[in-house]
Amino acid sequence: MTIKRTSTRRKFGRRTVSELVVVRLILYRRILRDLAFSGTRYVFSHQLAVLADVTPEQLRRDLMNVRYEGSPTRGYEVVVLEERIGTFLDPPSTQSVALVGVGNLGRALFAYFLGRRPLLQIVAAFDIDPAKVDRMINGCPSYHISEARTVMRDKGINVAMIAVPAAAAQSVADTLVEAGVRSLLNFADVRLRLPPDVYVEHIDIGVTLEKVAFFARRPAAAGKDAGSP
Amino acid sequence: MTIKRTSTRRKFGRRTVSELVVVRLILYRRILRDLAFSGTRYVFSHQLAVLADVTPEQLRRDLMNVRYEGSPTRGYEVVVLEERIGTFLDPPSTQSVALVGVGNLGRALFAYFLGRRPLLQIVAAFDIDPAKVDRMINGCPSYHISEARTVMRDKGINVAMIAVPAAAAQSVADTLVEAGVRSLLNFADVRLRLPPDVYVEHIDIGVTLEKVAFFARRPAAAGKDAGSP
DNA sequence: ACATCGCTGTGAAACACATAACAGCGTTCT
DNA sequence: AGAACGCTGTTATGTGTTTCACAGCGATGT
Repeated sequence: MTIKRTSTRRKFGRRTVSELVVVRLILYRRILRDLAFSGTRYVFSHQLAVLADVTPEQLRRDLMNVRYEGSPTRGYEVVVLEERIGTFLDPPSTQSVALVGVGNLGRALFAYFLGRRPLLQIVAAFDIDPAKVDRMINGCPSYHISEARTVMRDKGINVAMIAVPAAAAQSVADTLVEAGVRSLLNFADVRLRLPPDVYVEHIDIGVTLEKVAFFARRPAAAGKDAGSP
Repeated sequence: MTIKRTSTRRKFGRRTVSELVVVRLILYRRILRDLAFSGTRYVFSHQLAVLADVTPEQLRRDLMNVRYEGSPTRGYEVVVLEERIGTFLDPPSTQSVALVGVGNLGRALFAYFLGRRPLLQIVAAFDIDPAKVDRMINGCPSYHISEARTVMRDKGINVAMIAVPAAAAQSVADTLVEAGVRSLLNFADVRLRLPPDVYVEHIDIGVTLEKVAFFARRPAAAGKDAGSP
């Protein structure tokens, strides 16, 4: 979630890029897709910046990491920029994802994936509930968690989402790491302890909601504080 | 989500505290609750730091914002520290929350809230689907979104969660702002444009998952890069 | 009783990130 | 044609946050 500031970086060419930049690039690309879909051909940094809720300077700075130069008069060509960001972000081929925990949240995630993100696909689901395993869920087979190791090796999965109760999360994570996972998205309200070469991202709904509630109580709009002065 | 770095701050006593600190304090408190529940009476900064996945220095620095000093020999008294953080974070009374969108994700959020968080309660749900409104969902009444203004005023709600499709999110947000909401938690994959005195937090599952997938492909654990060198 | 130990709180330094400022250039207008 | 404009890419500057380093102190052991 929002705890760590940088830590993980990745090289591209000669440069090294922070997590924050990666996140924003992903966001820009999604916006560019929408723009392309709606028929827009060119876009200026200040327009894109509004849509992404960042400053134009930051946007341009982020784009320095992608090798594409816009025209001072037309701006950026939407489809070209989108494709260039893709070159930077995308895997060589489709990436397979596992989902652990087929409860309410797990099903919401399945629903979420329907149709979109051709490059990321949920190819296996795991659970401990006998009623939920050895079935097909949204066209995806479900297994007992004890089969994780075999299944993940066979299918070449190295990304997993954890959507199980907090009490089970650490043990599930350990199993997944043992099965060779490289990177995790954890929805359970626990901070996972893992080897340093496994990347973890926490989506901690409880903490986030408390944060939002906290800032709802901030000194009423005397001098607005969000954004710059 | 993880885009903005600071922006919103809040005073306590004379100091001003960043979002990052608030998030960590919320996290520390949750951990302290668990520790108290499991019978632990005292805890040192380095122990708590491990559980929260931060450095001990940072933890101590964060705690400077709360007015409580630990003992060099015993550490921090768990229940006292928890309560002190609460004094800093908590509202004077229970805070009411609205949920917009009773789809898969919305129901997952309901399930999530069952039992926990006595200080935050979902007291109203909204949707546009006639089949979903004017019912009780987990003991909470649901209304058509057009009633938002009236209901939110009557119930004194100033925090809302948005769990609707991306295409509907901006319009829902506008309605909520018009109804007097102070702060929003948005699960839809769009950046909302809102007046600067409304606080917004984005939980952007699509972006986050792409991020996780991206870092799964980083240079294999040559020299571990998480944490410091 | 005195020295030792380990942890806390905090000033100072290091760092990462965002913001501001500016040089370059294609287009448009006079 | 020449000047002016507006946007881009990039270098500098500033700000906020984390890390380092150390003084202070209660308890413990000899």
